[in-house]
Amino acid sequence: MNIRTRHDAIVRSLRRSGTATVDALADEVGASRRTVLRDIAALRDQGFVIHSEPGRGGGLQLDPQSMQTTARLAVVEVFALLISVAAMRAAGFLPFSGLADAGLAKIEKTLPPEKIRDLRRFLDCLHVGKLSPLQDLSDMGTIHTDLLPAFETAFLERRHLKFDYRDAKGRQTCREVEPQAMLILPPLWYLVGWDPARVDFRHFRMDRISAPTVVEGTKFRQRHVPFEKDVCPYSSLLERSP
Amino acid sequence: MNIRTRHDAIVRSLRRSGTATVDALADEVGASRRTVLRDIAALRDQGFVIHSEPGRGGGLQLDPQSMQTTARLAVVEVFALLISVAAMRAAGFLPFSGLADAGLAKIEKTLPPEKIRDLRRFLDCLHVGKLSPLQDLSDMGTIHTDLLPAFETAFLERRHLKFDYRDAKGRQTCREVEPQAMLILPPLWYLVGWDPARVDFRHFRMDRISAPTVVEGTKFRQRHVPFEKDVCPYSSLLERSP
DNA sequence: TTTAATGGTGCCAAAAGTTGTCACCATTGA
DNA sequence: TCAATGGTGACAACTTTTGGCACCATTAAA
Repeated sequence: MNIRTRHDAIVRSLRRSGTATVDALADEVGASRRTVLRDIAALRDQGFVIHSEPGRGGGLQLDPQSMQTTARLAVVEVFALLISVAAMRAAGFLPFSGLADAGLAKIEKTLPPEKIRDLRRFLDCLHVGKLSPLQDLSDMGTIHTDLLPAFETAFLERRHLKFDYRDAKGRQTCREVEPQAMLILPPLWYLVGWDPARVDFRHFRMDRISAPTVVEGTKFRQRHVPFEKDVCPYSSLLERSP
Repeated sequence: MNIRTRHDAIVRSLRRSGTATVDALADEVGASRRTVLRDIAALRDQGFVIHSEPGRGGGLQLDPQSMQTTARLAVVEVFALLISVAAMRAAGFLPFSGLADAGLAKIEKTLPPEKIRDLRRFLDCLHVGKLSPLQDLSDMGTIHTDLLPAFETAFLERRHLKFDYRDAKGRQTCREVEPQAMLILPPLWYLVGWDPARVDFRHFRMDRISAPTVVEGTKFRQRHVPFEKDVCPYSSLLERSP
């Protein structure tokens, strides 16, 4: 087990069980007593507040208020920026406005690098169209749980995805594409794919897709999708956002 | 330089420069060619889409659409849930509805644990009131950058915070509180603090606070803020959300 | 008071992971 | 053809992580 994974396992275990002894934790994560003690020290170093009491009946306890103290201010800041950037993107579709970037750079100095990385990932993979009031976001579109397993595999393993598609006129066709992106234009979800037969990008409304299957034996390379300023393979889609 | 740090540096560099050769990267991050190639492989393994072309004029290029493949599906899911949960909280102020919790638990299996940890942190420290349409969120409230350093210290070190406060009627008073939470009710930010003099929680509009200082020598324990169902020290504030 | 359970520290050798060097291959454009 | 580029495998040097041990301090129960 990785050191990082183990740290997470320890935190999870403490969160779950409330109180645990070092030996119990060591047993649970499959490491030695000494290692767990070192992990605890490292976690404390990272800002986790872990109470400990020696003696019979003692043990370790994760302060339920932990988390908050370390990250609180920084995170609300970042969250505001996160949303701002998403909104800016939605408005003008600039991957990064200079402003947001500067803000993030400033914050970058106060946050641990992993957090920044995760936040940037968030920003990088979020494509949001014009949004209705936030209250409606709980209906950000049906999450098409039945379709997702096949999609996940196709995305992860870069395999062709084959599915039945019913177009706007109700015609049923069978399509096979290289999945390139997911796009949310609430309340609709789209799959953006490269259609090798038509040698072009195509977008598909998720709710019109059925029976997706991963095509075995295929393996594609990610297409180079130029993403500068307004050049975007689905810009047309964005303009007539519902 | 740490392996993790180096990975981040490489991604940043690629993001910035657009195209770079392995040797240039190696030079930049101060590692050998082989190591950078190993890093590239690791990053690809993590889901980054990095185009590469051998030969003269070739090089590495980070797909701006990267992140999509690995994290995309999961992250948009999570993001939707994140907002949903925040909205639910804002509406009924349930820290977790059973639904959202179940959704997160499901997703927990597909995401790397660090990401989950960060998301839970997000949720733990996010208090959002009723929100105007997302377009307006870029004006989610002024981020009171001048106040933040003192706040950060007070929160982190659990010290009393002393400041001048101008109340709704324009009266100027000097207050000293134990900072407990930040609250965003766009476009206003509030500090929720425990006022030892008045033995009660008090909330303060950030834009009415001036000259905050950390009181040396003080050290308080986090108050137990009952956060079950409707019991919340600032529920009154939420009801008359602007 | 004694005892067993608990957290905590320092030290060191073994184990595991990371890195650099080198040789070599494939592709590309000049 | 040639030089620039990405890519792979092997191996030794180096660095980090881990486990084991001895030992200390504290605590509650016997």
